[in-house]
Amino acid sequence: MATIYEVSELAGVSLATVSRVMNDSGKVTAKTRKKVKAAMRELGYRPNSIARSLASSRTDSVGVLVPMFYGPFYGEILSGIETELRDAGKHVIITAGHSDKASEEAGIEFLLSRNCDALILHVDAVDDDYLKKLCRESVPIVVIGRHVAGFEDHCINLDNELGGYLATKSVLVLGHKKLAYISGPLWKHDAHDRLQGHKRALMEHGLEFNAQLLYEGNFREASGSRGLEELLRIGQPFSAVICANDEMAAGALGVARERGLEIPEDLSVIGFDNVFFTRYFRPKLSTIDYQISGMGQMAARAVLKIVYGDKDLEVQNMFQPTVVMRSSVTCKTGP
Amino acid sequence: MATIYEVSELAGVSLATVSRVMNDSGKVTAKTRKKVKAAMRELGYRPNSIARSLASSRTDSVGVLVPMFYGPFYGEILSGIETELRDAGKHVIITAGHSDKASEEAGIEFLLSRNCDALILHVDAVDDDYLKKLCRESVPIVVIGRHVAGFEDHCINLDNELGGYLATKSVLVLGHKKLAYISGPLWKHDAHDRLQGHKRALMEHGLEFNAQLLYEGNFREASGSRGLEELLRIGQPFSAVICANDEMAAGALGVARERGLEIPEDLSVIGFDNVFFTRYFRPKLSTIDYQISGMGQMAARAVLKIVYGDKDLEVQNMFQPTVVMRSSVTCKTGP
DNA sequence: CTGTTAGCGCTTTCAG
DNA sequence: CTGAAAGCGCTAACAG
Repeated sequence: MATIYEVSELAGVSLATVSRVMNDSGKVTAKTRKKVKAAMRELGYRPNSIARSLASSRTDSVGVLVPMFYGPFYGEILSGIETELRDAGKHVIITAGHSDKASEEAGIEFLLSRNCDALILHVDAVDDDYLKKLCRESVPIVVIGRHVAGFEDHCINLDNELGGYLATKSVLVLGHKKLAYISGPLWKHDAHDRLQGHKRALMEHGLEFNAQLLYEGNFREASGSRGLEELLRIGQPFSAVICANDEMAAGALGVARERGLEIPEDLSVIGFDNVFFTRYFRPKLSTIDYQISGMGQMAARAVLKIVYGDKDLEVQNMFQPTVVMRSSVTCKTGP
Repeated sequence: MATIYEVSELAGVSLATVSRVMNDSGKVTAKTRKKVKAAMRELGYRPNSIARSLASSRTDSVGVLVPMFYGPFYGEILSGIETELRDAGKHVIITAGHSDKASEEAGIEFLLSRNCDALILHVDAVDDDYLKKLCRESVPIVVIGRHVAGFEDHCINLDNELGGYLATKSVLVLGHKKLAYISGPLWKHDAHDRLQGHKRALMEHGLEFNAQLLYEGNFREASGSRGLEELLRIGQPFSAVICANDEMAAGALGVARERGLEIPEDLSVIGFDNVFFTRYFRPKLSTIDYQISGMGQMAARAVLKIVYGDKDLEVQNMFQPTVVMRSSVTCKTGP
């Protein structure tokens, strides 16, 4: 591999000049520039990014931490991030945190040790103080799916409370009075906020939240199944079940089918996320939709703006969810 | 950020010694080691991986190129790769190639410029010669989902021909004689090989391949829909349709439903990949299964073995698919 | 077992 | 506008 040194020799100029044409920095005569470029081409020169990083203390790479790779959700987030960043000539180093505190912190250390210029984090387990400390002591970070007080413009968020509210509201307006709720793990911000929205909608309709009709799941399909089973078992009546994500709604749908419950006649079901595979559900699932990959894209833009000084980039920090009504929800009829 | 220099000063030893304890290389007294470690801890020292890379010309990072991030398929591959590599302390730099020649080559350049120690590639568009040249001139590469002659131990592959054969065979043994086939883009190796397997199975049963009953799709759902529509339109009878992946099978299933065709009574359908969301199909889709994330894991192991000298690591280069019979296929009855 | 000494390839003042 | 020179933080011979 040719080095800058050989280029400078062949072009008959100094190292510094080669560096200048490479970076379009400083003033260089058109003529000199041409000579240098020719030399570069002749030697098939490719700058060594490691050496460049060491000298400039910029790596042009941003570290990304997500809970996991598979599943429809994070794939879309990653896609949004990578596309935006790569267009800007930045590299993306990705790692998984598995929603586990030790693992998330290790992942962050991992990225930091790699001298990333910035970090984009979708973390569940680490606490706000840790993030704030990180913000202060290390490279800039952008957080997806979480509100960190005082760092609002470093956060890309979905209004989960509103989503929970809308889901519930859209069922209430159809006449349902007894609602069950299958939540995510309540220590997670998104799960917590969605439930808050649910409660707000109930309150607005003069209904009391009934803790017995709440089942705390883990966002996975099996917990949706267990959730509905449990809710049916305790014998409290309800005509609709709100699920905090589509996977759990899938589980609930499965149990309903087993039990011979007609959806939506006997039970209305609504999910959250509008992941692509809900298209295969029968009946088609009503759910809450929002721009998943858009959130990844915005996180990337925030980095571009904050770290690389792309001043006039528009960043949308908060995303609004909307209701998608399909056929798993219907009016409450009968008693 | 503390440097190795400060550590050496505080510990009262030389740079070299600090480097030694850091890398567990060379012999260092337990006592000295302890002193150094204490100094490191006190300063919160974290080695600068960039400097380390420049000096050692190893980056401990491997570049990964996949066609895209979303979809169930690549998420699992990535997951397999990242888990294995991270356990070995290596970084993963990921980028997308979009099944486009220029884009794939740019992605590879991109990773190369980042001085990756090795590359794991799932490429569709670049040709074998390019890959061979790469193998020769740059860092070691491992290729997933493709056979490159002469580089067998650098390839992680699924036996697609066998998969196509098994899918077809499993329908033939049930008495079907007229089969339609919806393929992927035939310039892609996997699509091509699956079709070859299909033909072999037909031949084995003394049946002629009928080119009119072949529709070339693009692996996406919509092309499965179009495919079945087209096949029905031309009026050649068939009692089963083999789809080269599950997405296209989903499309075919949708069209069948619209047309009032009963599955499997009027038409048997089989897919390929056994992606997780087939669980939501009704009827349940028969398909071809194989270890997707296992292939990612093996690619990572191959890298560990080839590049980082992990000699006793087992690498499985070829994966065998199996048939998963569910309820979208039945015996051929009637004429 | 430990220290000395060159670099790795590039950026970046500071002079000229 | 161009060149010289001093590192960036660490590794890897080579001595001792």
